[in-house]
Amino acid sequence: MNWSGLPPLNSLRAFVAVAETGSYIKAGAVLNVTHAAVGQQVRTLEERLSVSLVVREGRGIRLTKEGMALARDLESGFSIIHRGVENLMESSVTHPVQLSTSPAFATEWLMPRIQDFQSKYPDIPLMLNPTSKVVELKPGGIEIAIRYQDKRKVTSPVTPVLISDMVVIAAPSLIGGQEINHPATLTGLPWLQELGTNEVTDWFSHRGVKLDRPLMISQMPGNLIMQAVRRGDGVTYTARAFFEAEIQSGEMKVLFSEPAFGIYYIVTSPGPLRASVKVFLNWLKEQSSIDSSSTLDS
Amino acid sequence: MNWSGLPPLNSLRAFVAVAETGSYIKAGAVLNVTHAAVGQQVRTLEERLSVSLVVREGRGIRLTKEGMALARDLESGFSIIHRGVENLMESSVTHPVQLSTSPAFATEWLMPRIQDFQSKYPDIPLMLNPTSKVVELKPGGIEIAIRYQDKRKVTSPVTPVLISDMVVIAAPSLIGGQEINHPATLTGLPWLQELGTNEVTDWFSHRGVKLDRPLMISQMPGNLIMQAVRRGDGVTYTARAFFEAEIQSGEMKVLFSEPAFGIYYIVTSPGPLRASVKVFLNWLKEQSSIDSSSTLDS
DNA sequence: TCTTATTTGTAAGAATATCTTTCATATGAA
DNA sequence: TTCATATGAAAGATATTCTTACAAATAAGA
Repeated sequence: MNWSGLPPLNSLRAFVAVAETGSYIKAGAVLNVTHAAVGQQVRTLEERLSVSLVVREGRGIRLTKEGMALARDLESGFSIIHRGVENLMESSVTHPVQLSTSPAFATEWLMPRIQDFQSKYPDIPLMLNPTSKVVELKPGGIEIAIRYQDKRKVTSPVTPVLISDMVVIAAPSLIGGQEINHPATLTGLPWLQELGTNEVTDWFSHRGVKLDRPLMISQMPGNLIMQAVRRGDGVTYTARAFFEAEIQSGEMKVLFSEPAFGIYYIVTSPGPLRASVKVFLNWLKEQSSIDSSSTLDS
Repeated sequence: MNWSGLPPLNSLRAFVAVAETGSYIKAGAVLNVTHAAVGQQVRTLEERLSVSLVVREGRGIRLTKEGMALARDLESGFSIIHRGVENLMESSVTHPVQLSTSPAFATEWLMPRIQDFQSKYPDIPLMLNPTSKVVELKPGGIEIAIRYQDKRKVTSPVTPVLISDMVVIAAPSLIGGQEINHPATLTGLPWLQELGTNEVTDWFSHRGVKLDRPLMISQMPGNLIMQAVRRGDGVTYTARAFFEAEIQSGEMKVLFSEPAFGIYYIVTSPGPLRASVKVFLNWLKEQSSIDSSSTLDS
């Protein structure tokens, strides 16, 4: 394309608006400018092309023969451009919001709330990718991820979704009558740990326990851990928020707790976010603040 | 057309240039701006559309899927616009220059010179409209007229083509041995006058002659008058320049003369002038100045 | 591995384009 | 004529767009 041959695009647009409306004032209204601005643009175009496009007629205007021919071409060109942009927006709207979280967070925090989102925004489809892997956020791929870090590791300011006590938790049936006074007491119990992580050994070292024999650790996806722990199959280290109800009711027992230690925060892909992604983000923050306030209430 | 839905046209153009060249630097070169300007425009577009169109890849860039789709549509839209503008310019170039002069001026001044124009600019066709009527200059119609006024009536500054003595002139054969001392002497001769004008009676009243009986006036187109006067069919009032050669050679005789009294000047249609019209105008002025200088020489 | 050349990314201020305001001019209708 | 309506023109205000200057990332070559 030889761009140097084209007159200023804004003047072409102004001229098309004049051709469509048949009036500078109406064209100005369509373009959200004054009649004078439209007139200047058209004059610029005429001078640039050295052709009269619009002539005054009585108290209105009329297009010249050349003006009509040009307007016809420009209209079809602009309408193709317009359609191209609209296609893009269209596909962008119906394209699902691509979200990645850990399996545990997905089942314990997100799933119970997701119905609320879908009832509020039935037109925005969601695509959830529950994985403990840290997936790369890039345009065209995952757009939002909710990541976990303990508070010691958070350096730059982040947007948290959930700040929770981190607890070592088990079903009372597993513990039985045992006295649990010290972390070291737990080395003999069966542990459940998220696939591909080292949460459990990290916790022991954080608590200063030196492991002299190997732990019994079953690795599995986070959502399965939650079920298994509830069944009494083992102990795990997780966010208190995921078991709040069971803790209250006594169905689950907290063995150790680190206050406000775990932070689930939002990460978004670089570049501009689609409108539907922004809507989801706002909803996420809203849910998060409801959480916090209800926590304050209790 | 709903213009409010369209992103800034300049940002669309920048994006197309990037899509075509595959690089900000090259796109900048094509658009005669810096790479930074292009980058800013593309970013503006992405933000406006809330879609990533271009992603960085290594030390270059790559279009996203959406970017490619949009670029395709935009390119076709812009190329239609481009073609529309080119069609217009094309037709504007080949369209003949529309010129109106009086028949006398056309035959006596313009025709002898027109060959020079056509040899210099063979691609610019001329359409000559020789008429004594004052035709309206309007876009799409006559673009240049050469008009006559005597110097008393010229008020606003004009662009003259020819400033000439105005003479009452006749062939020696018509006069014979008669002594012509006073304008009144001429009332008995046959006069030739441009159709639709009053030059002759105007001249008599200008010279203070009260006409007590009707003049013998034959009305005819200016070019025929010139021939008829040369044949000796009558007297006429015209520009000396039209008969310069015959006066020098004694073939025609000047009876009365008013120095630098007649002014032929250029009028152009309102609005912008086409390139070919401007070329013709420049040629006209050039011819005019050659005239003046040769007059000064003599 | 370290440098170098190349390209994109960012931000501040300069340059340019665009718009509004105001008044003037032209025209058709009452 | 006078009024209502529309375009035209010019000056100053506003907004956009661009350049400059530097930073960051990366691939190729020493």
